[in-house]
This record gives sequence, C-alpha cells and structure tokens, in this order.
Amino acid sequence: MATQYNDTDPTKERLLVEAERLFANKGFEAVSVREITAAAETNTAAINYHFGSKWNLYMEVFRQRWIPRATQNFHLFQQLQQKSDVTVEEIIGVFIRCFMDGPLSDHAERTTHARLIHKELDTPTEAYDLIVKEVIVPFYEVLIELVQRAMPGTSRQEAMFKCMSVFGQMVYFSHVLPIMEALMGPEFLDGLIEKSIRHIAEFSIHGFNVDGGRS
Amino acid sequence: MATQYNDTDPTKERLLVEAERLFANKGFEAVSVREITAAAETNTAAINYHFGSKWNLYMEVFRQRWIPRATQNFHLFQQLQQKSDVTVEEIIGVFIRCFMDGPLSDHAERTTHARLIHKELDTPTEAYDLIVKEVIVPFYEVLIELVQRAMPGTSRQEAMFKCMSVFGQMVYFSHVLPIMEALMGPEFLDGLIEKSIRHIAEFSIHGFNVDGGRS
DNA sequence: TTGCGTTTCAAACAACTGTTTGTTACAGTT
DNA sequence: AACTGTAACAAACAGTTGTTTGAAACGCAA
Repeated sequence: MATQYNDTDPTKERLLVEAERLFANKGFEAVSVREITAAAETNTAAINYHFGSKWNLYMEVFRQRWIPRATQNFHLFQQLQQKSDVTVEEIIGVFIRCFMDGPLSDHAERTTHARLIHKELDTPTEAYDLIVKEVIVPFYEVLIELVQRAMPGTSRQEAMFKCMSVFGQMVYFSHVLPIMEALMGPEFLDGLIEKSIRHIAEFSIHGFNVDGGRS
Repeated sequence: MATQYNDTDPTKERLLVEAERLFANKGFEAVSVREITAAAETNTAAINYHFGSKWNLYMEVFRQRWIPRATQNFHLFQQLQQKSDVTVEEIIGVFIRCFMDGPLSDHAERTTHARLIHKELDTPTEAYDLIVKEVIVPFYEVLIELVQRAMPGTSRQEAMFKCMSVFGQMVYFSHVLPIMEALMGPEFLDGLIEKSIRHIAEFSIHGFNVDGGRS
C-alpha cells in the first residue's frame, strides 16, 4: 500500500503526502509520527525538523494540499460564472461533476480529500476556520449568485438552502455506498456511482422547483 | 460541564454516560481512560473492571445507549406503517421530525447521538457493522416499503435513493449551521433550525416528484 | 462475629507518545 | 583545504497511554 518514491521526491513532500493519507483515513490522534515517518521512509525526527510539530504538519496538509485541490475544483464554477445565461440544470450538473467525478485524479484522492473535510466538519479544529474562510464561504457565494441568476427572484437564503441540499446529498451518498450494498445486494454495486449521480441530479432539479425543461 | 450524579447512579452507568459524551465529542483515540473515569468520578481501573477494556466500553456505548435510542426513534415509523393510506408528505414529515426535533430529549443528546454515528460513517469500525445490521438496514427497509406504498410503481432502488436524499440533507444541514451563519450573518441564526426543516421538507417533496397536493 | 463475593482504589506496569538532542553526511563556497 | 548551512539519523527524553495488581472497603448472608 505504501507509495513508491524516487530519489527526487524531497522528504518534506513525502511527509505531506503520507500524512494527508493517514490523517484522512484514521484521524489526527490515531496516527503517530512514527507511522507517518515510516510511510514516508524517513526517520522519526523528520516531522519536527521540517514542520516544527505534528500539529503543524496537519495544518500544512490543509494549507499546501487540501486548499489548492479545492481551489482547483472551484475553477469549473468560475467558468460558469462567465456565461451570460445559466440554467439550474447546468449548475447542478457542474456541481455534481465537480465532486463525484471532478478534476481530481482518481477515486483515492477524492476519498482522501473528502474524509479530511468530513472529520473537520464533525470535530472542528483550527483547520476548520481556515477552510471555511478560504474555501467554503467564497464557494457558496459564487453558487448563490449563480442560482440567483438562473432563478431570478430567489432570495439569498433560499439559494443557499438549495445549494446545501444538493451538497448534502452528495456528501451523504459518498458515505453510504456500503449501506446501499447491504440493502440491494452486491450485484447492485455495478455503476452505482453513475446511478447515484443521475438520481441526485434529477431529485435536485425537482427540488429546485423547476420542471427541468419538460414543459 | 461535568454531570452531577447522586449516589444511586451506579459507576457502570456513569461510565457509559460520560464515555458516550466524550467519544462523541472527541473520537475514540482522542479520549483517554483517565479522562473518562475522572468525568465519571471514579478511578482509573474502573473501565477495565466493568468493561474489560476501553474498546469494549466503546462498543457497549453503542449496544446499551446508541441502539436503544435509535430504536426509540424508529417507533414513529412503525406507527406510520399501520396506517392504510400514507402520503409522501407524511413520510417526509415524520422523517424530518424524527431526526431534527424528534423524541430525543434535548439538543445535546441529539448532537451526541449524531456525532457518534457520523464518526462511524467516516471511519467504520466494528461498531459500524453492528449499527448497519441492527438499525440502518431495518430502518431503510421500512422506509422503502412506506414510499412504495405512497407512490405505487416506484422501484426498490428508486425508493431507497429518494430516502437517502432526504437523510443526506438532514445530516449535512446539522453540520453546517456555523457556515450558514458565516454566509448570512449572525442575526440569521434565529429560528434557523425551523427554517431548515421547512426547506428540507419542501425541497424533498418536490424531489420526490409529487406536486405536494397543490394540483 | 465470620466468611464471601463485589466493588473501589492507589500504585505500578510495559509500551508508546511527541519532541529534543548530539552527531554525522553531504552538498556548495571560499 | 577548511568552512558553511541544510538535511538525515539513532538515541534518548519526559510524559502519557491502556492495563494489571494487590490490598482495602463494602454489603449481606450464615
């Protein structure tokens, strides 16, 4: 499971990569510095040498890896902002594509990314304040403005609620795939993500109270 | 912050109460047995005497407190199952009332309950398997059957997806109240839970693709 | 009283925690 | 050649971890 490194990867970078993976999978307290440094193929003192402390490494994971990745995700919406006429279907489509099969390279990276923020939402730390200010609030500001353009007359509050309804579904669905399997049987898993995406899109378009262009 | 106990509360019960609160707020690894036993006003060895190990205490929190509480929540749906004609509005209404202002005694208990399962969803352990089998799957089975009765012709898969869309919104909304505040200003918090409930109900009824009785 | 099972408690256990230390290795510069 | 600053490392640090121990205190029946 350990990543293969070549000699050009500096130790500091390897520490960030392995720390992010381990923090995301087990949580801050459940990971020891010895586990991280072993995964990064260096010695125990490396974390304190390069980052000052274990906690600082955790914060740097967000600053150097999580936030840039989230910002990358963000670009699709800024493109949408340039367009003159935007429909609800477009917004929801981009929204879902961003987080379910967006620009993130693979499923593992998406999972790591999601689990880090998930833990912060549940048990906020210093990193939570950083993320809310730097990423989440600006992100929702753009979303709200897009929705208000697509549905004139929608209040700020209404637009916010609607966006959160879509996002809530995506977050939850990404967590309950094993439960779906328990409910529907193992063969159901084929194409499950695609099925989920289609459902969330349809459910949300109706939830936005527009007819989806069918009338 | 520590709970006041009278002499009739047996040590074992106090340990379960304090352990649940601390595990929910900080996570299993972030809480020490000394912290739990101090909160329960007993000595360090009490956990191992009464439960055998810290991990066993964690499991007993789910067995003796979490599952019974969830089962209690469950009764509202079984009542609904008795009725001959059930509407989507009723299902969604009971659904939301259950988890946002349901039979749980107060907000603190609801938060504790939610955060325990939230951590298990994110980082599953032995407790996760127990909960899925004993609570979540039976719960969704009843929900699916109810939806299929209210909307004849709905497939099992469709019904499951729709229920999960409602649930996903509720879980997410309970986590983003601080974000809403950051977006809308502090005065917005007044009646926020009621506003959220109304929104989720309306969004979901439309998402279920029924007109809400307006035609 | 005596005896018995249960519960409580301070003290100690080995293992592990994050961090610090002093030293070594290795570039590049003068 | 000697000197420089950076990085890497094994070893040790003091403190905390979950758990165990053995003795004391308890309630209660004989």
